[in-house]
Amino acid sequence: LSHYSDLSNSDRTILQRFEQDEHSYQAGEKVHRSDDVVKHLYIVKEGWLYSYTDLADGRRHIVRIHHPGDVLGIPEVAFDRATMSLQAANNVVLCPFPKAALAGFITTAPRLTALLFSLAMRDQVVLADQLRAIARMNASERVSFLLMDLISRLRIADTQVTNEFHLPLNQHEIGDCLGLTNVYVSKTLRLLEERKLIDRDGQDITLIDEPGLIEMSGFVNRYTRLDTNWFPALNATMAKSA
Amino acid sequence: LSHYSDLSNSDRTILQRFEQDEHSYQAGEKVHRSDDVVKHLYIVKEGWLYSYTDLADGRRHIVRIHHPGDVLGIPEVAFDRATMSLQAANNVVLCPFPKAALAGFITTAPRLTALLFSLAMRDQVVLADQLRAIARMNASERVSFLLMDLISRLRIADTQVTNEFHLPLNQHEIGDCLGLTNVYVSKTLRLLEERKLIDRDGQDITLIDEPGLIEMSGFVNRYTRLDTNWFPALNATMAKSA
DNA sequence: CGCGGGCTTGACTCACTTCAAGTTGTGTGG
DNA sequence: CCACACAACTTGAAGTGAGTCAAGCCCGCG
Repeated sequence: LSHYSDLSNSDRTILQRFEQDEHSYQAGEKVHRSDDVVKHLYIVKEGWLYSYTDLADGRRHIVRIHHPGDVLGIPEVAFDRATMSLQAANNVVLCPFPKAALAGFITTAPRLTALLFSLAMRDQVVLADQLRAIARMNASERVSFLLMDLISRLRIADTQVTNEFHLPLNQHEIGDCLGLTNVYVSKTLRLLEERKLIDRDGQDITLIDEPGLIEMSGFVNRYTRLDTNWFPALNATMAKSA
Repeated sequence: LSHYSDLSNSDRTILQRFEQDEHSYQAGEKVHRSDDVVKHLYIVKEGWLYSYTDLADGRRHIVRIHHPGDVLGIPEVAFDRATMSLQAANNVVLCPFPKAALAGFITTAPRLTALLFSLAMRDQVVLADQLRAIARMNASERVSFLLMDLISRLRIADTQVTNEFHLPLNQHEIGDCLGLTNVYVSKTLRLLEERKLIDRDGQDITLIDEPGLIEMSGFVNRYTRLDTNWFPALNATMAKSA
């Protein structure tokens, strides 16, 4: 699941061990809620999920959408209780592994630790990009941003992805990602369609004019390359591997 | 500078070594700009700074305000170039240390690694809180949120902090933190003052009604306690220490 | 004393919300 | 195969919170 860096063989076997366990969730099912005691991290094997927080007045904000290959719950390592609720967007398969295993990574698998660290930091940069988009951009720009982010992430795992993808979120959920109402999401998608930037067929989205979308939204693709130069050497605490 | 967890003595000496080097910056001076090649991390010794990104149309968003004790540039480890600009808010002293030193941490100081990881993850949760505030809250709620965040962070390093603090940011900069204009920041601060939630004297802010501010903003203090239970044992790769 | 940056205040505007009434599509039971 | 229910989406009209513009104020500083 990690096509980012050259890991040692032992690192790979560690990863594979965690993918043995599986658990399925129905579309709409909650994996956990805010303030639940969470003892596991998850790797997404299939399906989409999202992490969200509720506000006092009943509204909510979706902080992050999760795709296959993502590691869930890393931010929660700093706290003993979940800071966000986690819900399945469509049918989902997760591979859980105990939070305690992290300590094992740190002491025995330095490159894997560095990779996990880097991925978490990349997520933080992406979160900062989102913050900028939501704080300072109008509705069309925000929607463009979300669409570019989603397709860029799908392309990490599958380089075959063209300019079309299936978006298993309704307009209310999209609004919750972007700080908009479902009504205005509808109007904005229609506008982007009229301007020939995108095309829609049900939940299938086609990005007709990607350069246009990128220019509108100021999107920067953070998913293409990680800086792995500073990583500990492959042989640091390793025995095997060529 | 790190009063979070029981570190081993060797971890402490590692940290102290990095505080030897110092570099000063004037108020308003830029430490680095977006896309600069950055080879260092920094520990803040004195003063306030902020990280921001510019938009194409000249507006900007301040993503994070940094205080003494903060470690800067952690998110940049995933990339070879800076994703944000870093500017001094007032006069500042930083302790730089090379990005490459991180690899050393990972292989030799597991508890320090875990702590750094946890702090980074806490920042990510805080960023998510900010995202929710900016996406879904009105101006008064956002300003309340910022004030509560700032005073809570000052209290990490100095438990003596009462309900008053010095805010070395002008209203334009506050607006850039919250996705508001300087004009509306002015109106909102005045409103909070009229409602007896805060008091102002120049750049000095007094929080008169903290419970009220917390309720308005839905602020959750993420800075009180870290979950360090999962950390590697003190003796994992250590020799010394009791 | 005058200059300039930051703050305040008011009038006007506008992007997005709210409310409300359709429309479409789809699964379900008779 | 139709009727109905229901959720998602669309569309329009009216309301509003925050932006924009502009004028004036305060105050430290050269």
